Amino acid sequence: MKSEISEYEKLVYEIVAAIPKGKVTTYGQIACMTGYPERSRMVGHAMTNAPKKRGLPCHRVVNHAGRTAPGWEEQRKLLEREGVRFRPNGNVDLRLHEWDIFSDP
DNA sequence: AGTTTGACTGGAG
DNA sequence: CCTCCAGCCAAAC
Repeated sequence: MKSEISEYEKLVYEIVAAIPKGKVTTYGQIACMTGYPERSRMVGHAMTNAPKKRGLPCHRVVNHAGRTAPGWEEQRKLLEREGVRFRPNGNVDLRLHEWDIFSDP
């Protein structure tokens, strides 16, 4: 049998890959786009399972508080390179960088 | 098969 | 925005 990635995870990867540069989004927003707004946790698991070869900008995915992923401080540096501004408390300024699907070209 | 854990969220303090 | 509590869901033990 084939070790194929679940359809749900594949869908998550497509959405994450569609995040514009310099923007971020929350797990809940992604979960909602997949059709399961209650499965935000599964999105996080999908990121853990996320293959590194996809060029997947998973660093653009943060939690509802704008907090970067635990155990991955490098994410902050990657976002700063994208042009994202961080607050002194170490959180992304969601007010400025939260992905607006309606602004997607 | 039941318990615990986790890249979560929303409400309350 | 921070912390604590409750809810939700899948994977790990």
